[in-house]
Amino acid sequence: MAETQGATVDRVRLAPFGDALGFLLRLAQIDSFERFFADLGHLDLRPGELTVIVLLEGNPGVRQGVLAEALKIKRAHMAKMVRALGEAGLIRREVPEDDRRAVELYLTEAGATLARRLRPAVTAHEARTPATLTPAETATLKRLLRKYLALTDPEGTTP
Amino acid sequence: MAETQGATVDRVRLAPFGDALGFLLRLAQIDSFERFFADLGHLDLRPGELTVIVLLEGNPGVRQGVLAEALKIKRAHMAKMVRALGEAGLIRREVPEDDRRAVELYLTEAGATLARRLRPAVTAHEARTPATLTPAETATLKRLLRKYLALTDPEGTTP
DNA sequence: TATTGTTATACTCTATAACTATA
DNA sequence: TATAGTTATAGAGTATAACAATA
Repeated sequence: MAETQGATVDRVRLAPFGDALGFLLRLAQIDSFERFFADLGHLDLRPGELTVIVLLEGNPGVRQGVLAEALKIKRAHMAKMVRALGEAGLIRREVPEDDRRAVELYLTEAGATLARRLRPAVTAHEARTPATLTPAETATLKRLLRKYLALTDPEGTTP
Repeated sequence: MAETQGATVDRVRLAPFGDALGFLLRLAQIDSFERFFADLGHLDLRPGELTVIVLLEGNPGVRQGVLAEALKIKRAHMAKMVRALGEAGLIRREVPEDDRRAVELYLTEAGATLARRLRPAVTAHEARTPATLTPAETATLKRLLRKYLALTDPEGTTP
């Protein structure tokens, strides 16, 4: 009864996962996700939808398959998301003349308005350094993650 | 038709997500996950189950709630997983004398055999440095992730 | 034949709340 | 009252395959 939580015998030996990169990445991603939605959860958008809306602002007319590839989500999933966003009146889908299989995505007026509302919140969130890291350490962490991903371009363009 | 894949106009401007820690962590985790199951996917265990089996080898008798907390998974999810593992004959559940609400987990013979088979594959996978990073960079990346998580102990024990 | 997107299905993990039995 | 675990339900994300239209 001395212990108020997590109590009992514990301390779990996490070996051989305690120092595994994949495990650390998973915990870090959970934490980062929680931080993200602590900041932005009040807008009732799902994570994927928020990402698509904000990215469409900088990529008008992008093909949904291309966007899916950049975000590492499956085309089937993107199709569902795009339909939902279309039904919500946030995006518009256009079939280009030169390839009538494809679909190009654009924000509607409502979507653009939402994107403008979202962007500052997203930017503010990202400017914040995690409490446990110095700004220099955060920069190093990001640089190493980009190198790990072979994503050398810090400008935000996929190769 | 010059482009064989990902083709078309593309290059997606990922701003303002391209340099976001959460976004980089997500991509890194997907990549790490793919690498993990490229190595270990032939054993038909689900990710969570594999983790529990291997950890139980080093934590006999751990309470399932404690394990759930350490792995950042919900107790409800752990309950389902534990039931499935029990039905598969891999783990044994014991109610301790001193607190009859609790459940302590142990590997059965079959579970221990499986764990012994899993462990070398897990260890080998983790010893491998990602191709794009030097060993020193990998060490730095892990150190920064641990610091980000306020997980200062490299030995693999949760605080 | 290959590609773009769609639909359908199923599975993994997550989130929540209501429930039991114990404490 | 609070805690450990269970059950049920819903939802998000993912994986897969079959399909239509187009290239």
